[in-house]
Amino acid sequence: MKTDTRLSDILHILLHMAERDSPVTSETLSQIMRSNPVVVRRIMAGLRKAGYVRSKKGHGGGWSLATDLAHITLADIYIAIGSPSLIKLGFRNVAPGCLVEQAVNGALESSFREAEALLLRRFHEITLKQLSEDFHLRFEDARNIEKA
Amino acid sequence: MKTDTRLSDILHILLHMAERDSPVTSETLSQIMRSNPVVVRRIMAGLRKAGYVRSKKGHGGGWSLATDLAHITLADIYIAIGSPSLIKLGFRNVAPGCLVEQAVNGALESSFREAEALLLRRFHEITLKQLSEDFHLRFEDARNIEKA
DNA sequence: TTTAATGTAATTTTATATGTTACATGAAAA
DNA sequence: TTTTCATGTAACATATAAAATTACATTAAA
Repeated sequence: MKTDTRLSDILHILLHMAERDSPVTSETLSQIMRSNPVVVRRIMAGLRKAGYVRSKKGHGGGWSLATDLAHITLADIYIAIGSPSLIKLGFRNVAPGCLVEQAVNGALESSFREAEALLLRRFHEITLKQLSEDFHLRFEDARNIEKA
Repeated sequence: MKTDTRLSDILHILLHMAERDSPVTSETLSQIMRSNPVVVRRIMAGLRKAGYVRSKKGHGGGWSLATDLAHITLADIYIAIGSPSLIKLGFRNVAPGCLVEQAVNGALESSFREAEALLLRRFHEITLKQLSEDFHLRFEDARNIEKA
């Protein structure tokens, strides 16, 4: 089963947007993403609904940030994309009356919940500002290595 | 994205097998699983390799447990099925040279690892014996309710 | 020697995510 | 005001991976 890179994709887009001061088109973002403008619009539509980005139609239009990155956490974005289950493993739900199934699911459920809660706590602790600063550090490092 | 119910499925099969004292055919297991005998054989092949079950061909053949359930943990089974990633979310890996991608992945990676480690610790704590006992408790409860 | 089981490769089907097309809408520029 | 460039979105197509099925070899008991 493939992993879902949507959260990672969105963070990628937002951090790239933070480096520009004029609206960025879906076309440009799709090139950065190596994806498709319509796919980008679909992703961004959710973020717009949550108030993190704005879109502008027509000439000179495109997408821009609507919120200071310091005030957006990974948890915010996670919630904006619909809080998808974080755990890849799931429960059989073939015969809910089956007592074996109930026993197995009961044991797995509490472990899954704990792990999800931990992950969400970490997500609440990380702002997009931090990620952006991390990027800038890497950028400077790369420049210094180039010079040397 | 769908969740992977393989671990749950296998636990289900093993617990059902524990209730029988003669070999169970793939056909029977596939009915319990609402799946297919060949799929069952594929799943069981991994468990046999790990030494948890035995198979017998021909008349009266089928699958049986090779190890005391008290000595098998959820972690053992998880490892036997190839230690698949436990976290549904993944990293973009479109442009590994991209510093934005690196910054994002770095932040996600440590959180994912923490959550995976927690889940695995829980898996080590739970034996199939415990699950089986839980099932028998539920079974007795159901009988008592029926009588009353 | 027939029947019943597993073992496994090859193929088909299905589900889902992703990508694409088409066209409506809106806004700026010519 | 008309053209161009952008988003918005529904409908459709494609790609990919998981699951199921088919086919047939192997093995063992009746």
